[in-house]
Amino acid sequence: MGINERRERERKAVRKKILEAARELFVAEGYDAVTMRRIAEAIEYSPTAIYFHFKDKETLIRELCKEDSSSLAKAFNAIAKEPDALERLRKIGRAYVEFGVSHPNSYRLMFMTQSKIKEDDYAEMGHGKQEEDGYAFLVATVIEAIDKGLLRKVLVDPHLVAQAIWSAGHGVVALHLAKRDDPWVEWRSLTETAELIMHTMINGLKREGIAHD
Amino acid sequence: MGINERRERERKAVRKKILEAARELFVAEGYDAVTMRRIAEAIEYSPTAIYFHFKDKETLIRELCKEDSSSLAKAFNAIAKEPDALERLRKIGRAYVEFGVSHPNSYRLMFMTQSKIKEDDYAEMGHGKQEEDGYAFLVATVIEAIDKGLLRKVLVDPHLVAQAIWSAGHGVVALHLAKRDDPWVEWRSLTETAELIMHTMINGLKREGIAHD
DNA sequence: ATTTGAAATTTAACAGTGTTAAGTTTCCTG
DNA sequence: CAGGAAACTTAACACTGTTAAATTTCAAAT
Repeated sequence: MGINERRERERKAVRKKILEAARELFVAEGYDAVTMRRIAEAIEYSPTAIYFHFKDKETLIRELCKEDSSSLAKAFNAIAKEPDALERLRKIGRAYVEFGVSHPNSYRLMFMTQSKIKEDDYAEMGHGKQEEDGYAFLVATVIEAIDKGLLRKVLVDPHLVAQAIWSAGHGVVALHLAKRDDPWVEWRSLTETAELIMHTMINGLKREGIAHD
Repeated sequence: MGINERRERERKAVRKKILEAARELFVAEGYDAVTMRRIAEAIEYSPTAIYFHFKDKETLIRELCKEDSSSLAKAFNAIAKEPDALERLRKIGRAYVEFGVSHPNSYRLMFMTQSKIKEDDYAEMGHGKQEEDGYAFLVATVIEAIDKGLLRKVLVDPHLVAQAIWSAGHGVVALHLAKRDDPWVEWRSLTETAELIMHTMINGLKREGIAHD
């Protein structure tokens, strides 16, 4: 009985249409501009039909971000071939910043907004797997740097170091996304600031005597 | 005719009551939880009365943040007595992080949320004055560090350096405020991460040969 | 062929939001 | 006592996300 399969196929098709319509609005205009009624109009369904496919608005839009999250992890893994762990950390920073500028609205929701949702299917989302989990990839790189004696001797906690590096990258991006239009500050370009902060961080983390790039 | 003065006094009294009621809600529950109707109820006025005193909700709540902004600048100026410019930078970082944790909702609005308002009375807000403008204080400290030859020779742009330092501090705080409850990551404590990132940054910025603290 | 019944969707409605326009009170001035 | 600005209230608008109930759709079972 391939009939249930067809039903599920149709169900998924509608689900996909919702996600696509939502994505278009979300990318172009941000979270608040996405409304159930606008999505519904775009896909020619009634607004409440969406609730059959998604629990609520936040769950729906966070699903879009999950897709982007994968694309970030993918970008990280393209760096895996770089042999030098320290240089890899710099490149991770660069990729992270690029992600932020090219997916501003996703970035805002993923990293600048507290989630009301409690996730449970972590295992299914590739949590901890370097290929799907950007943070795991970063931690693994830090571990390699520690193991190869590239970092200062006091730096023994990979998570702490990883979170400091992440914070540095996040700081530049987040400040840019939130305050770039604020003329209170004479802003320098994002890439310039990002290069400085990443190099400074790696430079400050690396053990003395290690060749400088 | 002191009658106009009395009127203005009353006017300011109502204005203040609005701000106080709004602050209580804002501090305890954040931006979205502050509604015109809840403020109105608290001060026993009709909701629309608020519009006589404030253009709109965002303007009202951003005025609260301006007050906090002053208190941040004040905290910075308490550091001015520290003679060593590099140590002063570390202390600025510490004070900034402390501000973030003790004023989370203000911090979110001030530094993590794009403003729809275009300010104009910058001059009146002490823009550029170290005593009232935290960023100006930071830039001034960086300038001193550069002038005293404490920073690497390539670092000649005070704004760039200041923004990198700010980004570092902001990164830790912002990530904490947005994602501390996300169990995806094994979070290290805010202060631990903040100490590491600030020391690493200063360490990476300072000219070789300068004493390490 | 017709009932059954679950799945998918729509209609109607609720409770809330910020905000504007119009009407009303208050109270000093001429 | 009339005029009029200032301060405020009432009523309403145009939205929002979301729930409950009614309806359609359509394959399976009688």
